[in-house]
Amino acid sequence: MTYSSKDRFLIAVDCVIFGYSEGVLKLLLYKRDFEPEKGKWSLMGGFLSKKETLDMAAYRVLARITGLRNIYMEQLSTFSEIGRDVADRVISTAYYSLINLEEYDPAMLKKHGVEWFSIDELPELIFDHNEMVEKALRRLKRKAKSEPIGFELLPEKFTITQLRNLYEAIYQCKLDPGNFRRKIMSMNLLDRLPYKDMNSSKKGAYLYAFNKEKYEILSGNGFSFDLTGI
Amino acid sequence: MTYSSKDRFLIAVDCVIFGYSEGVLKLLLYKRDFEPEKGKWSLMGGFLSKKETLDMAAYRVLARITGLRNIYMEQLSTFSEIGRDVADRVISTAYYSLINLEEYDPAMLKKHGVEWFSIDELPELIFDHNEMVEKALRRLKRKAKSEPIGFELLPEKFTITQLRNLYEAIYQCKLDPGNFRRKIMSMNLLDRLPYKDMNSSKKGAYLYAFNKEKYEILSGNGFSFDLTGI
DNA sequence: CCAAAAGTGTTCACGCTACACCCATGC
DNA sequence: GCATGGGTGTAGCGTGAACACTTTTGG
Repeated sequence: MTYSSKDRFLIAVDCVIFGYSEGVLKLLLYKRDFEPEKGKWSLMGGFLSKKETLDMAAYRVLARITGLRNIYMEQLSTFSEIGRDVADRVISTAYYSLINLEEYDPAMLKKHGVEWFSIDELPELIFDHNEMVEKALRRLKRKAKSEPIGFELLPEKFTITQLRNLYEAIYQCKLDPGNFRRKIMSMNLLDRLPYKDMNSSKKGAYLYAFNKEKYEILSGNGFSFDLTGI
Repeated sequence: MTYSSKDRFLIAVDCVIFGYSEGVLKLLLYKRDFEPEKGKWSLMGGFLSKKETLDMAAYRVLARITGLRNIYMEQLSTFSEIGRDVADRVISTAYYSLINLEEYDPAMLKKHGVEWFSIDELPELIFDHNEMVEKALRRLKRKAKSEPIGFELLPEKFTITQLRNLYEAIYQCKLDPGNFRRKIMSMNLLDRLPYKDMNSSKKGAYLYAFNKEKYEILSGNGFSFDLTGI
């Protein structure tokens, strides 16, 4: 123990979990079932344990509450204000993740006391969790323009209109259907599947799938995903 | 102590300190004078103490080594790999900061065993510090296009050519002098001063100063600093 | 036939690029 | 006068924005 004279701290991870369905961007929140602040809404979190990295802890929390693995997740920022947790000094690293709601088992909701909230009807959260959410939203908005992370929120097969609706939900604005389609198609990242979705129109809309291999090859060649100016 | 059964950790901050002079982007590195890894180059860092936030700790480290306050600084990311510090389990939050080298007292160099290194001639650093530097560089490159942080690296008064040289050093490419000038001038963020710098040309080049008030007013009105496409 | 969403075409204006071209001055 | 960096002008091209238009099919 070389650094033995230094202070030691509790470290937590908190997860900002985004989902998307029916044209609405959502957040998974948790009704706290322990003190302090029992009964209030919060992000899902947990404490870091000695044998884990922060990423591992965040995945553990996420897997516990969603049952899912292989989820898009990224570290956001670390929060360390002295009074942020009322019970003890806790340093918390916030993560955000993107979930495909089709794969999410609704039975998990009751089991863990969690609920999906529309992003523009969020309740007040404990501690500095609202700040974490705002930061996550800003990050999502920025990243979704420069990397193809939006697809993480959609089912594997989707129509161009669904993809556009997702971006409309993220950026809270209408996008021109024709221009959006052209822009996304010009990147050559989507494979058109031999099926049509007949739910949304009489004509039917082709389903597409994001081709990650193509993206990685193109990325290596200097291409960058770019939806600035949508 | 509500969370008493949880593990506690040492927390450090490490500072990636950028400077700029004579057309070269530089990093301030420190020759470690204590074990472990004594004698190797590293980022400047320190441990978080109970009465501090991470930001405070980072400013403390920065002030100690530069004697400067009011420096641009931003949290980068938190590193938590289990073996990252060979002596003990340490979670480290990296910060990066931008320094105006004209204000930096060269006497500090010997006093603290630190040295400026050109960004493209960095030595090997201890632990995961090289990774921190890479991440900081990526962040700097991104941010310098969307926020006026480049000015933090220059003296208060500078010529447009100096500003362009700075961006050329950050992005490692040549920029068209005319186009760069027009682009930056069109934002109306610079005040032209009634002096000329006569060192670099016979004609002399006007000195300018970044007007932060203008920037903040414009920002509030939906304007955003944008040098994408330079 | 009509409504409604899918998908295509077309025009316009703006902004970046590239490069030519003056300006001022020390030598 | 000429070399040098400061600073301006401008033609051309590419792309986003706006919107008209065609396609398909269930009711």
